Amino acid sequence: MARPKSGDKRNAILDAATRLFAERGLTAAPTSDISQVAGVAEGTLFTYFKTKDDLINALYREIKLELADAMMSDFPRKKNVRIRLRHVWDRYVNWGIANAKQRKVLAQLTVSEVLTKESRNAGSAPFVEFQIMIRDAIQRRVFRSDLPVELISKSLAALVETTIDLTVSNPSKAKQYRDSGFQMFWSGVTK
Amino acid sequence: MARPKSGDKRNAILDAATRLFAERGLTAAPTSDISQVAGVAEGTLFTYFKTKDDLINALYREIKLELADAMMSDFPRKKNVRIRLRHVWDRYVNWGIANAKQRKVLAQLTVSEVLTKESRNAGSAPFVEFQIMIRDAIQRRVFRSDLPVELISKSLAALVETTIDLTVSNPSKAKQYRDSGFQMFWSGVTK
DNA sequence: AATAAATGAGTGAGTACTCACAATATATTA
DNA sequence: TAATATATTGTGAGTACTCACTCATTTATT
Repeated sequence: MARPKSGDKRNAILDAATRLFAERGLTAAPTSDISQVAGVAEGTLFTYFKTKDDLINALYREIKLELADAMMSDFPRKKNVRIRLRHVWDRYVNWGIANAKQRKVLAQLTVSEVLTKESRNAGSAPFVEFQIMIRDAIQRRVFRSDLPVELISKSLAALVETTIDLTVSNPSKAKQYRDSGFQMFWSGVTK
Repeated sequence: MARPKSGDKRNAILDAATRLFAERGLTAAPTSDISQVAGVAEGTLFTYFKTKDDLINALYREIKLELADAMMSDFPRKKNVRIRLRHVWDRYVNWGIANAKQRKVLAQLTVSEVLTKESRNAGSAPFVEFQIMIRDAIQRRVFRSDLPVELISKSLAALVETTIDLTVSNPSKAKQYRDSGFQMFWSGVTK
């Protein structure tokens, strides 16, 4: 390898894409603009990502990984289910508020037609520990026994997203939304 | 008016757009293909909708209206809150399962950058009666008093969507998802 | 010296929208 | 009622433009 690729350039491109996708949408953000914002030539973008679709798929995985990291760092494995769930809840909410652009892009990517099946799988891989926690909680009978696992984990995500949406559009009620949202989830899911 | 526009043609165009947007995404479905599928000339599309963005905005309103109609038809105004909420829940779930394409398009439209503020407002207008029901329920103290109105209505939508997603990907559990989902919502929201 | 990254003008495929002309539904007249 | 005028829709080839991607050349690293 005579001249190595630069991780910095790769990141700059992904950052620029995040910004422009969030501002204009996936298709209204041309590769020329992305590379310009990233401070590289347009051709360079294509040495780091074979196609624009590749870039999009890579960005999806990247953001999903960031989110999972944020949720699971300092995860209190020894504590009881409620505390662990609340940890995940708070981290997710914080991440969403602090990373509005990433979250917007993620919403667009999730419903887009360019994501490959592999990317979707890779995107959910970092959340296995979270899934395991849910299964564990069901076995320990802290959740109502008639609820399917998938419903619980997906509902948590849906309610967090709702909580973040409301917080973003009315930041002064941040604490109320966060607490009420979790309270609602918890009493919905436990006996 | 020497020659009237045809409601049929307009609908054919909206239907074709729904199909192609659902299959390929908003930008990957060219107006040439949409008009072809609709059985009209490309120029005709532009006499019914000034621009492609106009078409997209019109489609959004149309689908939102259909959903609201489905939810609120035969609404049991005299019955208690739980029954009314369950009515809305069931209708929404049914609509989502029976109108997969519309729902997919709606998901894309909701996060897209081409929707005008007016369209978003117009889109939520048909749901006022639902909002009123929620407010009413809070005043009658059937819901926990610490929950913000917006959180309740948005959470219902989020949980219905989750329920539909799961049902679509595992139809044999349809009844279980529907019941558990509502149960979860109801116990999350009441005291 | 050898190899690969970086550059950016150029290319070709595709697309939203136009426009001159044809078809047809309504209004007017005889 | 039939004939005619009028206005608007319907048509689709054409236009102007955008954009993802290429490639010959230059630059940097090993």
